[in-house]
Parts: sequence; C-alpha cells; structure tokens
Amino acid sequence: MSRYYLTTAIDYSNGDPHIGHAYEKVGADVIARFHRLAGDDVHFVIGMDEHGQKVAQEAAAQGRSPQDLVDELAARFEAVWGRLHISHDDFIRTTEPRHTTAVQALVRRIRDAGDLYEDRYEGYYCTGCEAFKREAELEDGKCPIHPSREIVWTEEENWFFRLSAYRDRLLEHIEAHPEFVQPESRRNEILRLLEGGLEDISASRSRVPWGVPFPDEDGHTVYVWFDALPNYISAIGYPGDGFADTWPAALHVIGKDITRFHCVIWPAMLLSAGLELPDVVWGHGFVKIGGGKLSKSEAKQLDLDQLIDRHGPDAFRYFLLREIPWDRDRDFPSVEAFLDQFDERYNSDLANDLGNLLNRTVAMARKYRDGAIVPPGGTALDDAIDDALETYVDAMRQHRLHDGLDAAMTIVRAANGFIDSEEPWKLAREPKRAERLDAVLAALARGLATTAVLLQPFIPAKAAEMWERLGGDEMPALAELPHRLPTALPERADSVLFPRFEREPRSG
RNA sequence: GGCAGGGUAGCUCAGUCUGGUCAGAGCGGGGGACUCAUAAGCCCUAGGUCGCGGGUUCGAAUCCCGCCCCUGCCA
Repeated sequence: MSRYYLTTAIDYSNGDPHIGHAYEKVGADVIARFHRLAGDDVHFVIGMDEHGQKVAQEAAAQGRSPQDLVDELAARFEAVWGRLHISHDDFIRTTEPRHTTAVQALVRRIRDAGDLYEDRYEGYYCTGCEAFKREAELEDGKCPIHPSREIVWTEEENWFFRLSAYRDRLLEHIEAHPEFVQPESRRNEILRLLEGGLEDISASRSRVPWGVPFPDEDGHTVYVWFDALPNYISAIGYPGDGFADTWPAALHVIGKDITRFHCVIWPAMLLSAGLELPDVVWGHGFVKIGGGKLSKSEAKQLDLDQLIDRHGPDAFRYFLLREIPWDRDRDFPSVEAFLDQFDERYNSDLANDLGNLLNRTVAMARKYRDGAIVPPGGTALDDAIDDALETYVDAMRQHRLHDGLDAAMTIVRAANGFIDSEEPWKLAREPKRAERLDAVLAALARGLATTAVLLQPFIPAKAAEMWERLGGDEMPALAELPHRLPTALPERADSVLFPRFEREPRSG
C-alpha cells in the first residue's frame, strides 16, 4: 500500500465559499477517493488561509476580532464541504499553533541556509492589493484595481528570500521531471517564466500584525507565501517526527492562477530548506460565465447550497466534473445556461441513462428470475465492460477525470443498447433461450455493479446506493471487483435513484 | 506591451503535432420501430464559408505569412 498525500489550495478567508472553491475540492476529492479505491494509503488535506491585512481590515470593519471572523468563515466552508461529501482527512487553518510552529521552523531553516537577507524596501504601497506597486502601474496616482484605496509611500526594512538563486535548479527539475507541472499548458507557462529570470521576493512584513510572527524579529510577520504555502507541511506535523512518513506530497491540486507560487516559490523554499519536492502540481481550469471570470453577482446566483439542493450533492459533483474538463476552462454563455445545462445533464445522464438502466435491469431480473443472478461472462457487454475499466483506470491515473467519468458512463450507454439488441422480454417467452437470458441479465448486473464502483469517487452516496440495490454488501476496491459481484437482488421494492427533473415553466 | 490558450453544427467541444474516410461527438431539435424501465431506453436524422485574407501543395480546418476577436498570467 503506497502513501498518497494530496492537498488542495487553502481558501482565503475573505468571503463565502463559491462554485470555484467547490470545483477544486470536488475534483481533488474524486482523486482522493479513486486512490483509496485503488488501494493507496491516502492522506487528503484541505484548509483555510486566514492571515493578512484584508482579514484584519474586514474584522475591524465588523467590529470583531480577526480570529472570530476566520472561525466563522472556516465553519461555513467546512459545512459546505460536509454537504458535498468531501472526504478530507484533515482541515488545516493557518491560525492554528501547529501551523505557526511549522512556519517558524521552516523560516529558520531557510535563514540558516543563507537564503534570507535584510534589505530596505521602499515604494508605493496599495492597501487593497497588500503589495508594492511600480509608479508605472499606477493610474492618476491610484491603483487601477483599487482606485478607492489610498496609495502610500512606504519604506520598510524587510527580510528577502533569494528566489533568484534557484532559477537554474528549478529549470533542471522541471526538465528532468516534466510531470512536476501539469497540465502541459501550465508547464510551458512556468518554463517561459523561469527562462525570463527570477527576482528575490519579500519574506517578511512589518506593517501587517495579523500573521505568523517572524522568528527572532520583533514586529515583523511572515509574508504571504511563507505563511500560506507551508500549510502543506504544517498539516502533517513538520518539523516533528511523523512528517517524513507523509512528505513529499504526491499531488498539489491548485487553480491555474496560482501555479507560479506552487511551481516556483514553493519548490525554491523547499530546496532551500533541504526538503523534497512534491511529485505533481496540477493547475486546474475555471468555470467561466459569458467568456470571463465569474462576477460577484454571478457567483451569488450560483449559490452552492441552492445548487446542491437542486438535484442533490452527488448530482452536483457529477455535473461539475462531467462538464468542466479538469485540465481546462469551461465557459457557459450565462448563469441561466449553466442551470439549464445542469438540469439537462441530470436528466439525460443520471435519470434517463443511469437511473433508468438500474430500474429496468432490476425489474427484469426480478420478473424473469426472481432476483437471482448467475456468474457473468461471454457477452458483448462483458467485453465492453472490460474495455471501459481499462480506459477508466488509465485516465484516472493521469488525472483526466472527465475522461474517467466518460469511460464509466460508456458502460451505461453500452448496457442500454445491449438490452435493446438482446430483447430480454422476448427471451423470457422462449424457454429454450433461458440460458441466454441468464447471461444477458448477468452481464447487465455486472455492468451496473462495475459502474457503481467506477462512479464511487464521483458520486459516492449514490454509487453506494446502487451497489446495495444490486444486492452487494460493502463496496469493493478496484482489484476485488471481479470477485465481489452481487449474486442476488435484495427483496425490497426500490424507489428511483435519480428522479427525473421536470422544470417549472419560467416566468417572465 | 510580453507569454500562453482559444476562435469548427442552436449550445459545449473533439479533430490541427504525424496535410488526403476531417467535416465529427454529446446535448437540444425532427422522424421511426419496440415495451423490461423514471413517456426513460434503442434506431435514423445536423448540410456548419472549420475567425478573416493571402501563400505552399495534386490536395489544408490541418503547414507558412499577415490580420481581427476572446480569455488568462505577467508587465
């Protein structure tokens, strides 16, 4: 059993969870569940990024403490992850003592390695961006992103990290391990960036008290990347003894907008500290509406609780990964189009194809054979199942989640076609063809059982329900699947797995 | 301004690296035969200047040049 440590980006405590957060968590959860299914010893961590000026300002505006604010947000995020069946093993928050300990230990190691130095920094500082701006970036003396915020001329003594010193080693690493940055489009981006050269970056701040105290430097806190990125090691006990059992991570799942931090700054920090680099950083794409990022109002219209309520959590998970390729962006013309597509996909794939297949198969097996199922084999459907299994595993191992999902659904489509070509209702009227009917029903049951297992990472609750309705007990691991097929249906009558959704006429 | 990705049927996309069954899939729409089933499933059906203009070639969505537009990152 091999260790498989995967993480997602930690979410910044500056607002409620939205569909973008959910997409990333669901995708990572599918990967985590797939690896458990494949027999790996999975450790899956998500969490919150809770420091920084914006959090402090928002808390002040609400007249409460920053800790109070982030506690509430963390609870809201965790509640949504619970509703979405996210199966994380740990939830790291950067305000936890274990995180402070790890960050300070890491900073000390990097300083001991000679990669931190003090320097004076001066320039225009935007309080909205929490960053220095070049004069050329300002418009009429204001930050173009935060024109209402003030720009202040600031002089600071800060600690700097010698990022520039790691350019060559990073280039060499990526060239030797092309899988380190995926998908390929992200890798190309990072390679171009590295070829252009790197500048040193700030490691401390003297004016942002809401953060991890910089070791041995009163009044300074650790700057963003040194605060947020080490969550991946603080969550597994760095610098304690157990850390080495889990590190390095097999996979960091992140949004493509922060690839730079994870593929340049983070590995440079790890190299400096003498730690191993993660195996893979995966920069997924985004849900887009009308050609661009989700606006605030669009994000609000796509409220997570409402989306989950619409057809249930599993259907929402299915839709996200069926429609939005894990390695690219997906654009919907409008919020309405998104919802229409969700409804259509739910009905056509889950209700009509999958749910109805289960229903008709179970009904025939009961009607013609009183629920008994013989060992399967030898039909065209059996062959299709074998092919789909292979395609599925191959796609999933390469994190091509949408292809994996499609492979699983291939079985469903093949099974529906199989029923119509075999016409079991005719076989049932001809006693001479009883054996063929047995084989047909067995292949269908096997197809559904296999589908349940392959879909388990995507729709965990509904997959388990399918498995039970077929008469299975515990869901098997992938390797056990051929030996653990159900042999008889349970006696109870079933309700439908995915009730068809009839849309209400739209008003206006 | 630099870098990257993209502009193909109503919608979302595959195909472009390795030029000639490359004009495709899914959904939606239209038609048909069945009946085990959630009026689901199955079969048939899409004639879209493959962003625009040149060029190379016997032949280009697919290669080359120029241009337009969209998106993201960086500046």
